[in-house]
This record gives sequence, structure tokens and C-alpha cells, in this order.
Amino acid sequence: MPIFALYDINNCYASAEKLFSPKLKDRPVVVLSSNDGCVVARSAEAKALKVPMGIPWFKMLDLARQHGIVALSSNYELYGDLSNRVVSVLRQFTPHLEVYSIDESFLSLDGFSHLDLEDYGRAIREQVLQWVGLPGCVGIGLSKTQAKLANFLAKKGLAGSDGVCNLLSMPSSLLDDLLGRIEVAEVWGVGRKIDAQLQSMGITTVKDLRDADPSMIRQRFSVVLERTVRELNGVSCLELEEFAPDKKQIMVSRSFGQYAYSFSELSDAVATYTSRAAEKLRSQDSMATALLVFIETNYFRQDEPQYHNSFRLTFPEATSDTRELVQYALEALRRIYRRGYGFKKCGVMLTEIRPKEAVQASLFSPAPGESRSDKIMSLMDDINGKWGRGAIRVAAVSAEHPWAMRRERKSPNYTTRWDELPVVLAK
DNA sequence: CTATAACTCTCAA
DNA sequence: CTAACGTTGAGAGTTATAG
Repeated sequence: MPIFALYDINNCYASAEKLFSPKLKDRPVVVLSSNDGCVVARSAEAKALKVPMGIPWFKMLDLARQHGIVALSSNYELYGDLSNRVVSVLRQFTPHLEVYSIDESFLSLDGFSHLDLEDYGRAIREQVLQWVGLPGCVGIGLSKTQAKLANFLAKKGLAGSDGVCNLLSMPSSLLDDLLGRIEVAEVWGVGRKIDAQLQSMGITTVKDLRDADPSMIRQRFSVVLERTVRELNGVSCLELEEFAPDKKQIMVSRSFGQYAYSFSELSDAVATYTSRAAEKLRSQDSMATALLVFIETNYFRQDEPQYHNSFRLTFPEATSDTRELVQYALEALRRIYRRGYGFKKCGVMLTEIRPKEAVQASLFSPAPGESRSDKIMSLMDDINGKWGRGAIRVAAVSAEHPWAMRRERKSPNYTTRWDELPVVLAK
């Protein structure tokens, strides 16, 4: 039987910020989403103050002032770099690992059952804490869903206080007792809708769901939730995905820091996002045959005129060339743009993605091998890799972006940018 | 009618 | 000083469309 461990960084973004800013120790810290919009991470102190997840920052200014809550813009460069460091430590503990998200990894502990798994979990936590500086918890179980659940118990201190929980060694009476006291919404895969439906059926705790009849669950819900039930019972249905498959769609979208009104502002944004999407596309050696562009006004201001539209366009031939993709995207934008609206958000989605070796060439396309376009694109990617994103770009992307997202409270990129390092030299 | 495409819903971090 | 509410991707299931 497989054994899974889930390692999860505690309050990931908030912990990352505290790591480099000792002044923040013991202070309530929150990290904000793009545009400094909503709270997406909270330190333990902020959670203790009941700061809700996802609350718009401007709605909690009073609370923040009252308690001296520190709010920071998200610094994804920093979190991404720290995340990579954590993963490299975790890899020392297992040959098979799945990076599930920026702050979570599943570790296969198959064949480790001769060890004391709780000791092993503690060793993992301590090593990450010592080498990277970030705190985390470890949950161990017979399936990914069990490992998630165990991690939850560890984080809440419901199964000991050392940040590790191993369901395999827990007496079943104790487990039943615990699961009977945890809301079913905590289960991985149970979101808002399914929770409401389960509640109405009298399934309110994790224990209720674990003990439900899988075939009934399949009938009333779906095969997905049926698998969840089986996984809760220790029957692994979801495998470790060590190697992330290529993306089937690539999306770049963002809200604007301030409204964009004119076609030229929007086309600038669309070209910018398309360029970024094309970079992602090339980084997995793929080509796309279609794209979708969408533009939106501000949903939250129903007093203002509303307009949302999108346009999907299929190309005559697959491409990964930023120049072509930008032309297509701007063509799509022309089809939907309307004057007189303040636009708050736009996005570009590349679809019908295939590996570049697998694309059907047209009758007139050049012979296989590295094309002129490929060479130009790799040159662009090299230059931007060395000198920073946007160092070389298509002309549709301007140098100044008045609509760029607000990020007024960003900490320095301590680990990835020499010039942002706040070095204090000897006098 | 069937196979596929397109769209909707739900979830997750 | 004021206004201010995220992003990206997957999979399942349903509906529309093409042949």
C-alpha cells in the first residue's frame, strides 16, 4: 500500500515576509493579492485577530489601524524562490515527490514503513526550518486525501503539538472522535457547493463523509467525490504526479491598477499579456492554434456602465511566435472593443496547444528544423532571460503602463535581485 | 445518430 | 490625496454542432 506525506508551509507568504524582516516577528501580517486588492495570506497573529481570508483590504483599514496590522503586496519572486529551496530540501527525504503548489508538496514514503514515520516527519520539518527558515507541517496517510487531512490535524494541533500527524499510527477510536468533530468542508475536494449539498443530506462531518456509501455519493454527486470517499477510507485513487504534463491552455490575465479607456491602452495590455503567454508556451516547447481575448468593466461598480465580451480566434497554422500571436490577439480585441467604458481587466488565453514536433505543418510552411521564427524567439527569450522581462519586446507593448497593477507595499526581492538587497556596509 | 467541440460548473492554491 | 474586491488551471458533465 502506498504511503503519502503532505508537507505544507505554514502561512506561506506571511512567513516568507517575516523571514527577512525581523521587525515583523510577533506582529500581525497580511499579504495582499494583485493590485493590493484582497487578503490572501495571514500570519498566526492576523488569524488570531479574525482577519478573514479574501477580505478586500480597504474594508479592513479600521481593524488594521486598531491592531497595527502590517499589509504587504505579494512578492511572487520571493515566494517562488523560497518555495524552490523548500522543495530541494524535501527531495533529500524521498526520491518521489510532487510539487502540488507553491507551498505544498506530496512525498511518497513507499517502502519507508520500517521507519518511525512520525520521527521522519519531524526530521523533515526541522530540516526545512533550519536550512530555509520557514515553518511547516507534515501529514501522513494512505492516500493524498488522508495526507491532506492529517496535515490539517497537525496544523491545528489536534494530533499532538509537534506539527506532524500520522494517521497510520492513530488508534481508530481516537481518529473517529477527531473526524467526528471536523467539518466536512475541510476535506480536500469539498468546496462551497458540495458542502451545502452534503449538509442538506445530513453529512456534516469528515467522519460522516468517510462512512458514506461510495456508490450513493457517485449517483448524487460525481465520480470525483466518490474517489474522495474512497481516499478517506485509505484506498488511494489519486496517484503522485511527479512530472507535470504540458499545459493544455495558458492564461494570462490581470486587473488594472486604474481604468483603461482607449483602444490603445487596452491593446498595450493585450499585447503585454500575449507576450507573457507566448513565453510560457515556448518554455514547454509547444505551439497554439487558437486564442481567446476577453475584456471586462468593473463588476463591483454596478453604478457604472457594464460591458464584458470575449472573442475566440483560430489560426490558419499553429504558432508560438510572439509577433504573430500579438497580431491575432489585437485582431480579436478589435472585434470586441467598445468606446465609452472604463475597463478593469483583460486577459489572453492560448488554447489548442500541442508539442511543436506534433503540429500539422501547412503545405507552404518551411521544411522541418529550426525555422527563422524559432531562432528569433529563442534570441528574444535569451535576451529577456538575461536582462529582465520586457528588455526586448514587440512594438505593440509600450514602455509605460499606466494601468499596471498596484503593488505599493512590496518587500524587496531579497533572494533574487542583488540591487534590491538592503545591504548595510561597514562605515 | 454519433463523435467531437464548446461551454458550464466546481474546486484548489 | 483618493479609491479601492485575485489568478490560473484542471476535470467532469452537459449541451450544441457537424458530418
